[in-house]
Amino acid sequence: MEATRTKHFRKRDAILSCIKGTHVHPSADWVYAQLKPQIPDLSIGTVYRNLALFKEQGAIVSLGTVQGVERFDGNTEPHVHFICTGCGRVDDLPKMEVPQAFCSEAASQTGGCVECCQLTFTGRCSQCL
Amino acid sequence: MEATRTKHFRKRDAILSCIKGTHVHPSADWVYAQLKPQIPDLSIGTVYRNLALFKEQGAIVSLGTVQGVERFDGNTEPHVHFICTGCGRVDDLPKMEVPQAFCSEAASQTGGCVECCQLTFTGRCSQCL
DNA sequence: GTATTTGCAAATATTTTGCACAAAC
DNA sequence: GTTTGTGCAAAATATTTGCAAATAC
Repeated sequence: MEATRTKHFRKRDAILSCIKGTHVHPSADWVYAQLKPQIPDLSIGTVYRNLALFKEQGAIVSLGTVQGVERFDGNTEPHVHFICTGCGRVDDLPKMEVPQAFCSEAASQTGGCVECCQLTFTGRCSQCL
Repeated sequence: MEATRTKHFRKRDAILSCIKGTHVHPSADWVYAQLKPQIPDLSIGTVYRNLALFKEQGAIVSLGTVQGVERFDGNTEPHVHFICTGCGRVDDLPKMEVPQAFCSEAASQTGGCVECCQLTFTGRCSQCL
């Protein structure tokens, strides 16, 4: 029953694979559009529900909203992003990193518990200029 | 006509003063609620319109959305924030700063134009723990 | 069988916008 | 008088949710 197994694999898995397998830092709608041709009975509500779940579990992180739409990242390692205000693309800046010392320093200053650190540059990408 | 002048000063000015005069990194709705008692005929649409204008002019910056609501900062100098995922408060971490070198390094890596840099820590504040 | 996952559509919440009127200059 | 700013309510948009049916175990 290989076919059956393939056809009936959980949509949750497909959604997680999709976001883990891309570097575009997608929105819920992008994930939906990407999977819909392969999984015609997928619904957008399911995508939202599962992304919320993954986020809660820590399997993905939210990068906040870009142009009114929430964007996600399957790479949960802290790293640096560049967001283009023109086209909305989000890129990694893999050669840069946040000094480890920053996180502990932040924790001591807030008196609370620091879970996540994001360094984000905003501007216009070369294509939009 | 001091009273008249006070009463009729432009709502735009009131909105800008409000956001410049607080450290809570407010939402549109917070600004509206803050000003409404003093300016009873203020409308929420006006607040949104003016915040969008200030942002475009560079008089304020957006910190992105926290718990689904966009937050603003009247302090446009680059500085470091801590966002509590429990209560949604946004605090400055004034003792920390982003190394100047980071911005030029980011610019050279993107090949584009970097306009803004935000270093944000997320977690739980001491009150929420 | 029970528990979990999902489709669907309606509900919610935030933000934006059209338009007529008011205020500023 | 012309331009700019605003109130109001409706519209647009993204996201969440209730519930019954489908799927997994």
